[in-house]
Amino acid sequence: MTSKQFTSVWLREPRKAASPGRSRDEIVSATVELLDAEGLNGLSMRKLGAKLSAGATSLYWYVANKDELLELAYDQVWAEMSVPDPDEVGWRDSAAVLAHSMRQVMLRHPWSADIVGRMPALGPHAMHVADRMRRMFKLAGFRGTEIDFAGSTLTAFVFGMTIPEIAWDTATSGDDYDPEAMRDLVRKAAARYPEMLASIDMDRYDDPRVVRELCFDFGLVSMLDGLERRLTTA
Amino acid sequence: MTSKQFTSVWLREPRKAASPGRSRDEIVSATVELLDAEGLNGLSMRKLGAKLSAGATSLYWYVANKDELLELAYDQVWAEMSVPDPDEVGWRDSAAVLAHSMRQVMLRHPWSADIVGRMPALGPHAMHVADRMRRMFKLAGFRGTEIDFAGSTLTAFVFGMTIPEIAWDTATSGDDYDPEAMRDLVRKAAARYPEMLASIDMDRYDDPRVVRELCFDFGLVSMLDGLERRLTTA
DNA sequence: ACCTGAACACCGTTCAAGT
DNA sequence: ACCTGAACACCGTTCAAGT
Repeated sequence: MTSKQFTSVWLREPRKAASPGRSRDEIVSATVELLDAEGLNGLSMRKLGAKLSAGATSLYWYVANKDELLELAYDQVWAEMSVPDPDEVGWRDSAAVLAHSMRQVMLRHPWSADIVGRMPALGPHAMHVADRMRRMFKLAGFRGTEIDFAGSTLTAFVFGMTIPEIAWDTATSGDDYDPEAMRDLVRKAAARYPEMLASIDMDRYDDPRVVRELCFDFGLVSMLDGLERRLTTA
Repeated sequence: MTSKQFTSVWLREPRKAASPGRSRDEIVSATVELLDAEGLNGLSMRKLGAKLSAGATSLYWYVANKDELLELAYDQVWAEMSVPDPDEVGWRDSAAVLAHSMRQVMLRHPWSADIVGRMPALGPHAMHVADRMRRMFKLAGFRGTEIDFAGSTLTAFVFGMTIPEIAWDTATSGDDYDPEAMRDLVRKAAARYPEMLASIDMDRYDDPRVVRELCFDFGLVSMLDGLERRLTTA
């Protein structure tokens, strides 16, 4: 009764790509542009309609609802990720490049952080990345379900590092970043934990981006080492 | 001009906890209940007001806006996480227990997956977990910024594993889960990658929860091994 | 000190109607 | 086949007004 069937754009046949009218591609790239410019809350059917100089409700001809629009936009994000062929550069380099690429792409499309928790990535571009990742870990020497587990571990790490990073960026939204205000904030939040407070490196707030980069690399190396360990222990 | 100052509930003094009127605690637990029952989109000021048998706009006396409400609710999630004292059980066990606890708590409050990417965790309960985590990795032998890096790596792994898991759960929203329909979906999505398709373990869709558990454990062990490796290499 | 209702500027989606 | 506008049932937030 209260339960809804699972639905997804990828389960429906799209409208015939007829000559007149707008194309789905047009709509999707306008959606991505709007999301990049105004964020997830900035996207509304009315605004998107206006951007395409059409009525808001015209969009419902191409798409069942707003969620489908987001699914389509989300897959565009996956399209931007680059995975070098593992057969050419080896699994570990291939994994490292993918990880950095995923992070950069998400930082360019901060709204994607809100989508990862809302809908599974089932689009063709996500599938392409998944396929490459499988080959990557197969080449590494994993077998059976562990191939998937290794892939999940890699994407988990990247998502988990990048999503909170985006939370910080959008909260401090950009251009008027004030390191001293940030230090005050942290001092206030951690006031009851003097030990923690004493050991926080306050310089990191001068330019948080460089520390984050170091942190990401530290975690990535750890994770890859950990995966490699699985191979020798088997 | 377009830039907003960073704001947070944790930067303001709360209203005096006077005797009459609703207390902030009351409001926060009603918020969490509503979020658990109806999800992030199900929470509206009007519904929350009604639940407290008050006008929707009364809430603005206690809270500046809806985001502050979410910050308060989010910290309640951190309150439910359990971290054994690392001095008693050792850093590795302490980390593993925290990781499992974080995951379970998030699965109980699926709306938290949407918040991780939207606002930093600065509440007192989040700080308590952060403090314990610092001590955990200090005990392990990390020094300086690496203490923080190790902590970030741990939480990144848990968030990154759990957030997409929640996306799946909410997309297939519960009670009418049909394994066969799921297999069809996956077959359709992966149709263009026969190699991938051939090696996907279709049994996993009978009860996805057990596979996820295995996957989480696999990743967790890898990650902890990887961190341990950092210690011996230094 | 606390709460209210009216009002404003928005939403997503449905649907009958137009071409 | 494609697009429209009106309409419905919602939103978050402000603000003057009440007690």
